[in-house]
Amino acid sequence: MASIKDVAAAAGVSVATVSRVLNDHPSVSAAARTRVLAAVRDLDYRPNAVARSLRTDQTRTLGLVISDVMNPYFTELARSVEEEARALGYSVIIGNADERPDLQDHHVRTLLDRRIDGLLVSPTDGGSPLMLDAARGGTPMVFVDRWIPGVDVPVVRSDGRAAVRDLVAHLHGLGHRRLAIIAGPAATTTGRERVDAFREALALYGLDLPGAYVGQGDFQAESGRRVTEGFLDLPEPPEVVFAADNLMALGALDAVRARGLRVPRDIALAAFDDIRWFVHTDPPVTAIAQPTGELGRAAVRALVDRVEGRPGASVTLPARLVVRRSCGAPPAENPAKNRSTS
Amino acid sequence: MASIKDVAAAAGVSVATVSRVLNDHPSVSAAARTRVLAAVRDLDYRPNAVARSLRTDQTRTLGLVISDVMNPYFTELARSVEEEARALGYSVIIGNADERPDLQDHHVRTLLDRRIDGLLVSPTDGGSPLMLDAARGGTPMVFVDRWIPGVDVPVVRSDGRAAVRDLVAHLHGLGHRRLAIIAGPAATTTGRERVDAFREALALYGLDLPGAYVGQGDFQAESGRRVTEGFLDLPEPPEVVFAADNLMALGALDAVRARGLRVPRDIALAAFDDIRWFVHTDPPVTAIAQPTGELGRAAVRALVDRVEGRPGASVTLPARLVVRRSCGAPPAENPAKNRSTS
DNA sequence: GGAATGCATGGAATCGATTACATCGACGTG
DNA sequence: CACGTCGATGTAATCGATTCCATGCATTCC
Repeated sequence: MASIKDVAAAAGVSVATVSRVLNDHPSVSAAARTRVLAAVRDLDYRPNAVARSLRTDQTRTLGLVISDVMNPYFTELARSVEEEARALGYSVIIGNADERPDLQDHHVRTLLDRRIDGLLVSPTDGGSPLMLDAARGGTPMVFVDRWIPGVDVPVVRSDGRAAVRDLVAHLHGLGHRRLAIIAGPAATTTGRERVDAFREALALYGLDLPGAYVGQGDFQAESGRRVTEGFLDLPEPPEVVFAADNLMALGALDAVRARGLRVPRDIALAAFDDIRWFVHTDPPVTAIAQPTGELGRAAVRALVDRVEGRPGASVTLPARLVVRRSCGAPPAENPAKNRSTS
Repeated sequence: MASIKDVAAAAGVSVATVSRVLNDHPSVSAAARTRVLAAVRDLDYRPNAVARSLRTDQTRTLGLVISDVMNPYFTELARSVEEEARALGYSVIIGNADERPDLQDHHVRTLLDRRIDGLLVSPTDGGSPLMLDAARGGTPMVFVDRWIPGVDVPVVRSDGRAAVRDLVAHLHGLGHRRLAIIAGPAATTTGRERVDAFREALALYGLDLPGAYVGQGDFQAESGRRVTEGFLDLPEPPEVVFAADNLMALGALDAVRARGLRVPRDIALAAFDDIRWFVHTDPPVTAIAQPTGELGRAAVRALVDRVEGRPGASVTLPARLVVRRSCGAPPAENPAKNRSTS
């Protein structure tokens, strides 16, 4: 592969001049510029990004460490992150932590070794020493979706409290009184917050959230299934199961179906995180939708701000309730809500 | 951030010795080794992968250019690719082409600039000059899922012909005679092959595939919807719609539902590519399942073989039919087939 | 006309690693 | 005892870019 030296030789100039042409530095004669450009074309020359990065100490690359790529919510997040980054002239390297702290650490370490310019993380746990060090050590960093309390890093996330209140109002209005939740891992902020929001919303209606109605999940489908089976085995099973993410809702659906029961006739179901498939499930699932694309784009903007020396602020966007049929009573008000928005 | 020089100074040795310790070269005294290791620990030193790559001319990174990350099939493929690559000591940079040749080219170019060691591609089109050049120019490369005919690059894919025959047998057995297909882009191998396989299978039963029953899609949900609407508008609509990928099946489901029709009562539906959500749709969708994880792993192995100087062979794995309820007649034989395999 | 200014250009240092080659001392052998 | 061998180590070149500094030349201004 041709290097800058070959181009210089072919154009009859020094490597310095070639470099200047490539970075369009003003001080190059038109003659030299055209000769260099011709040589570049002839040799099919492309600058070696590795060498450039070594010298300039910037890779124009962002790292994204995500909790679980197979979760459609995170897939969409990753997609929007890559799009916005590309628009700003950055590439993205994605690391899939699969909800495992050790894998998360592995990816953070590799990304740091590669000297990425900035790091976008949705932490799987309370934060490894490695990540804490990185944050303190000056690596530009932004948390997205989840965050680690007490670390001075901007957070881009959505606030589901209002939407959870709407959901509980909806459920209460349908006559449901025994409401249960499949929680996410307590080590994650979203895991804790969604339970808290749910409990607070219930309190507004004078409803209690007994310990037996809080099942510990891990944001994966299998745990949703397991917890739901536990709920169904209770002497007094809940009337509604609220899953703290879409995969656990899927597991819950499996569990209900495996018992030969029907949603919402025998038990109602709602989920945090709306995904396009929920329109097509049997029945369509009522869910709380985050503005995923917006989150991804805002996170990249905040991170790039940091990378390029600007402040880079936290962002909180509201989530909203999308009513479908999984809690009973079809949404008579506005059928358009049921359509996929693609 | 500490460099190898700092470590050398702290340990009282030369950078060469530090490098030897790090790459465990035999010729280092035990005393020097321990001093270096101590310095590494003290300084929290991590070798700069950029500098190392420049010198050694290898990045231990693979590029994966995928047609569409939002398609669960490709998401799963990407995940298995990353896993296998990690096991072999490589990182993966994913580029999402979104079925757009220009984006595909953009990613290939960036990856090449970054001097990735090898490239895994599921081409969106017949092949840009850029990719052809890269293939000829010695960049280790492997095609996965789709490929470009006439290019000397190993292909890792699955053969759906037998499964398509099984599907047509199943449909014929259920009494369906008017079968239509939503095809993928003619520029892709999978787009063409699936239509061919379908036509051939129909021929075995003396059935024809009229032009009106072949709708041109682009592997995206919206095209599935559009094509299906066209089918439903026909004076004699088909009894079955076979979508050449899962997203177009989703669009077809939308279109059918929008008319107030029911699957499979009014029209049957089948899809290429099985995804976990098909278990939960209304009704569960009969699909052809590829061994996605195996494909991803085999592709990485083939690519790494090439990168490391070994031959690297093509692999073809069989797909299989998974019968559910979207074509009529519940699968009485074996209810286990209906369960999600997680 | 001479000094000053500015532009175009090239030489060489530099980024942080790896590695060929040189050096040096210890040891074994004839 | 002299010489060859081998292991441990350091010096310096190298990868492919960017960029500081010096130089040469033309233009401008007094």
